[in-house]
Amino acid sequence: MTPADLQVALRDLVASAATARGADVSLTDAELVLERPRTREHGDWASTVAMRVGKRIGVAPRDLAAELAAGLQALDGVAAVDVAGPGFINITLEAASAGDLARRIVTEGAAFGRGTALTGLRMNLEFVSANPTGPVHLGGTRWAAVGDSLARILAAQGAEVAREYYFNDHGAQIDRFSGSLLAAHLGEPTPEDGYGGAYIGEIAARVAAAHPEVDTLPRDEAREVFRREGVDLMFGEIRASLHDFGVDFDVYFHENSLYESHAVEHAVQRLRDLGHIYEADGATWLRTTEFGDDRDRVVLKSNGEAAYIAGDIAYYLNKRERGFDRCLIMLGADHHGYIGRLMAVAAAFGDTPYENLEVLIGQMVNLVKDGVPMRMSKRNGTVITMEDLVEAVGVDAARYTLVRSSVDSALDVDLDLVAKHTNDNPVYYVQYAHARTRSVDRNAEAAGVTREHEGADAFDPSLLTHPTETELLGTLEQFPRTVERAAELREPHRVARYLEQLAGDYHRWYDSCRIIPPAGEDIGPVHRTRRVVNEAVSQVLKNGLGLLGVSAPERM
RNA sequence: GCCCCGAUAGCUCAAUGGAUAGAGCAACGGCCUUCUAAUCCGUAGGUUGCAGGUUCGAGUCCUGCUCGGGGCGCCA
Repeated sequence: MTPADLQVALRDLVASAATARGADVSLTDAELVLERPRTREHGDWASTVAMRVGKRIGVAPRDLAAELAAGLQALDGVAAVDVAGPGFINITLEAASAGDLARRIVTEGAAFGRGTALTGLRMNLEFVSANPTGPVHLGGTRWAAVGDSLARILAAQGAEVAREYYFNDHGAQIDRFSGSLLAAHLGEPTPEDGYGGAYIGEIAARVAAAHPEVDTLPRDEAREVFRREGVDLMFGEIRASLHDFGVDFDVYFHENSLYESHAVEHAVQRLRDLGHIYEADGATWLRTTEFGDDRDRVVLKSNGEAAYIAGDIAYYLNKRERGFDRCLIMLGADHHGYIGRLMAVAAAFGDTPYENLEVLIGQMVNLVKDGVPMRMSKRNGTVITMEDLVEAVGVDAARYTLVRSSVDSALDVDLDLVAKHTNDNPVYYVQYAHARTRSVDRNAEAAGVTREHEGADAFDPSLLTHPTETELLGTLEQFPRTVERAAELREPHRVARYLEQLAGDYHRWYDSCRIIPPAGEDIGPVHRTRRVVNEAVSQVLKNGLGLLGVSAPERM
């Protein structure tokens, strides 16, 4: 008896209750969904369907609940059904029915928690996309952790996911970057609007060492060398940091390639053919207001150069031409004003905004020191990079910290606190639970607590009756739904919170239920059965941590 | 002026429109000759920013405020 079975039964019961009163009621899955009651006394599962549809049928919710409860009571595997409050139906399953899940999880292994909600979709997830003018800072690190995890979660729901990094190696900021490198090399002060971090000097020195001829070249040619080589070096460093962080992109897309391949012209021409382009004030405009934007946008500036959005237009079309049904872009809150025009671009191409194109906005990461927020600035050296964070707390703790809260909330990172109290990070709580399952499993094997006994499967779920056991099994059951929900809402933090819940349930179970009997006591069926539960927990913790890109250690 | 996000325990944050709003940290007090004490148990801590509305039921949805963060370029 699974929640899905109960749902089917409920649908039938509601239908016949309605028919008996001459009503015709069609129910959505959402209305029938079974909830996990917050309080244990309310049973294993609860339904609110009586309160939702009582009025439609013309019955008092509590009376309808009682009627449905009687029907559910008759089902195999259902131990008790109670009606509470205004019409809650609380269902308690027989232990064997609930416990069978453990064996299913062990059988399914890595597949447990995977789903098919997004099967057949080709999704492109663009994230980080930090400018090649400096190392990835704290904000970009958050997107790396969240984006990579989201990619794993979407893939677990059957989507074909490409991780993509858009590399802005075209335009004025690159000129400022190369100018800064040249200035650093010549010992000149950092130009106005230039970049002044220590890394600029290092990159400049590396370029100069590899290309000693820069000192003999005219200034603009030398600058060109610094531009080309400097961007390459920076790109290599960014890639390496991301790799060390456990994030590898399928595609590193260079903005410059859009210009070299004439993709920009191609895209603008397409829009022109569609009748959305016009000329005014010497510039070329896209009529985005026709698609909900609050003003039209310049695509080609009056000086003949392409505006920044021209690259994005071409890039979006390029993604669609590469066959991606869904283009997801993760951006910082400082770019939210960009959503309207991007959606208008999608619509101008004839696509459906918010479907073919989805923009996920994440709030900023603030650096806090001694409880006081600090502005991160490349100028005054208060930039915290991905490498700094990893050096301070390690990859697992860093990724977990960044992925466990909703991206809708601004995140305060207190480096001192994080560095000082690393053991306070909930990641260790979860990882420790996994290490514990492994340790228990090793010891159980050594002690002869095997899953086979006298040639037969020793698993007997009816023995799983301890309160911590039903709690634990209920939480295990929710893993697939949690992953599905995380994928649907694009919220990886739900998986992290789930794992903390599961780890807690496991620790409490471990504390009160022995898998290996104490010395002097015989190994019984209950121990063999619990070993399977232990394995199931191990598997789900491992699957969940895997979705977050965090390791599941064998020992701690 | 307009747009986006937030406001929940001392701190950092959770919470499908459900029942008595939960964790971790911090504070205090307990459990280790038994499978990992990075665990567990207990105590204390709340007018969910304010005011209305919707409904059987609102931290959650709607309206209006207050405060904080971010954004509204022929910059990228």
